[in-house]
Amino acid sequence: MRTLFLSGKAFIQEKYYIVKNHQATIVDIARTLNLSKSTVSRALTGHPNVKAGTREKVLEMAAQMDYQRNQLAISLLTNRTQTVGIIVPEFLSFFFPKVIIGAQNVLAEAGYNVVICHSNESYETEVANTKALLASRVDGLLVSHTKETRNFDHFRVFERKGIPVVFFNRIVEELGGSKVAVDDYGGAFRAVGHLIQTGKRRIAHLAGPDSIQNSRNRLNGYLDALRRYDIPVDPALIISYDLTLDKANIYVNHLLNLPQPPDALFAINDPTAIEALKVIKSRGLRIPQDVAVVGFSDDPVSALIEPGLTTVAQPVDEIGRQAAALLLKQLAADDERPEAETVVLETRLIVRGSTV
Amino acid sequence: MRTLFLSGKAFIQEKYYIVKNHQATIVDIARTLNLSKSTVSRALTGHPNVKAGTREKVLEMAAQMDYQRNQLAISLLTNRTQTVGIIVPEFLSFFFPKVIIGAQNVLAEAGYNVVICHSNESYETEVANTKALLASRVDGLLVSHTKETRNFDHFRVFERKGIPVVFFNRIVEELGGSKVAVDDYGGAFRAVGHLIQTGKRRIAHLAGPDSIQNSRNRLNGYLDALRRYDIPVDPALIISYDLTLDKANIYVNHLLNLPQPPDALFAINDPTAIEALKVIKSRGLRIPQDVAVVGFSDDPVSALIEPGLTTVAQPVDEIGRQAAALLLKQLAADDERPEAETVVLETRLIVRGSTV
DNA sequence: CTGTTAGCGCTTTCAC
DNA sequence: GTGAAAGCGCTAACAG
Repeated sequence: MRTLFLSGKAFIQEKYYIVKNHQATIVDIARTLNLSKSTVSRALTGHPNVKAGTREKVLEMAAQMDYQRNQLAISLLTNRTQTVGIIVPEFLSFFFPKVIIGAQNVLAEAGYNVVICHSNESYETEVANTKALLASRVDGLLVSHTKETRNFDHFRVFERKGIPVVFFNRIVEELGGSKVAVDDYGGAFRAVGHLIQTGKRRIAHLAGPDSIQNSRNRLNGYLDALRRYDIPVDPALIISYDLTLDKANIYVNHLLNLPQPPDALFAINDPTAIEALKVIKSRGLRIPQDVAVVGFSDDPVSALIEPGLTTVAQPVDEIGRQAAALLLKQLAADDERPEAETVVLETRLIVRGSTV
Repeated sequence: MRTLFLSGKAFIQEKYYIVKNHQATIVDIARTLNLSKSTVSRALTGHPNVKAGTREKVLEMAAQMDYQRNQLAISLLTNRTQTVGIIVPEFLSFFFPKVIIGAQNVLAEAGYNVVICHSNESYETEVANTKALLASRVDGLLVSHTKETRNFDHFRVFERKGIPVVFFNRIVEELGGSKVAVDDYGGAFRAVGHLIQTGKRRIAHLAGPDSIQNSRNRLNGYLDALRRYDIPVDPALIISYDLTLDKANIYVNHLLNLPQPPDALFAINDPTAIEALKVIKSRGLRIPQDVAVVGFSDDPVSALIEPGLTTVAQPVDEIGRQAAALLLKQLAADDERPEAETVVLETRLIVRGSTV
């Protein structure tokens, strides 16, 4: 039987640990076969200048030794990790997982791995995430920032280092980099228009935090729809909140307790709208006769509950695919980065029992 | 103004790319400050043997240069990446994201990064995932295998290389490595017992694929509950399926079309049960009078729909935390790996309108 | 307290 | 067709 040689460190460790904790390297293969590591490397990477017989022997020995190339060493050498980072603020609702899957499909096809980071809506965590991704030398970044993020310097670092960043869903206008958004303004405008057309006049808006650009756009869509139909804007009916559902519960109750309560509610997203439905039902009010409700995103749950939730659908996995595609475009350019692009995807109103 | 030196490659690249695409290294800092890279390294890592003034200068220059340590180089040197891989078969339902969050919290506290891989219920993808994680030299692995996986050799490689693997949710009994499961058998037994106690006698079971260990355990719990109450087992009422919801729809309809249709259904998981509720309602049958339904996992949606879904709750993020803790235990041991452990967590029946 | 040296695993010239 | 040598960025002996 042929002896299996092991590279440097392992020889020493062998005394204590046996072979178990050593990962085979090209040097191990080279020594066992009496070749140089250059030849082994060539055989493994499919370089043409290797004799067919040699290549076979190398491949066979590699399999026998469970050889697995060390991506760390290659990345260190080539200065490219073939890895893309994705930072999302949460992933318990369907939205971000679906975006991630869309992005991953496109990136995997192009040979990129994906590292997913969960900032948990915390600015601190988000900054830590960017540091970790920088340290692990990702080639690019996809990001949807937290609701707390108001300072974007941690993303500017990527820009300075020439690492492309693509913002999606929660985008940052003042930063360079490509962006993928949906037509939040138009979606909100149509949603509120729909409520008005069904006869509603006191339409409340449970808005998202001002720090998130799509919250602002949806608010503007709401405001312009009211103006379009000459309905006075009542500031008491507009509440901006931090997206934690127990707060939504409090605010919906507050709105319903007003001397002149709303006859409809446009919520920043579906979880908020669903929470509102619960509150409204628990108070014995009829939906949509007493209070109609519209959400945003078309969460799968919206079709399951009763009444079904009218909502503004967004092409969720398309957001991920587009973001990935824009990043790949940046990554493809060897020298000069191509100009950043912004993609805005369409939204679509889905009418269900909560409004008609 | 002081000149900022740049290490080797950058000098050449500078002609073409300017400085933009160069990431500062300790050599850059060392040259700029007229120090050796060892001293810079020591200052940066907080080694005691550095003059306070020197440390300050280094830290300041590092910040000025946007220095970010290269984790690749460190990992190559230390043979540890401080990174743990997690492979999950899907993450559109709440379950796996929540497990991941639980695991991530524990691992982050111990200084580990997490790379999440999505096998998409595909054996091929899962094997590719393990290869990628091996190549990127993760220190450990958390995994819940796909429904297609029947050959586990790709996990045995980790074992051979001394990289600890912890299985959760879908565990593999014949493999070494720690495991985290819930009491699927007991949960199923109690769920079916509950149905029997509410007067049901023809209880169908929409089971998961035989390849998944918890499907088998839940099936056994179902069978033993029937036996315990001397209710004959009718094979026509047991259907094992592949967890794609459109199939669930077909099978539920099939069951309801039987000459002697079931008066209750125990579903392998909540999405299946919710699909069943839809079918049953659409056929004008009353829930639970005509057909009662029980699910498994307590998906948040189960509390939102009408009627609410009776279900077997599992401590989802605890599964993640426990899996991470078991992995850390393996990782902590420098030389000999401690013996693998198996943790079984309790389940709890949550009774809602779909059964009473 | 600081510098010198070696080497982690790999690819890539440059020789032969 | 193959080998020798250099070097990616960093840490850790070993010297002073």
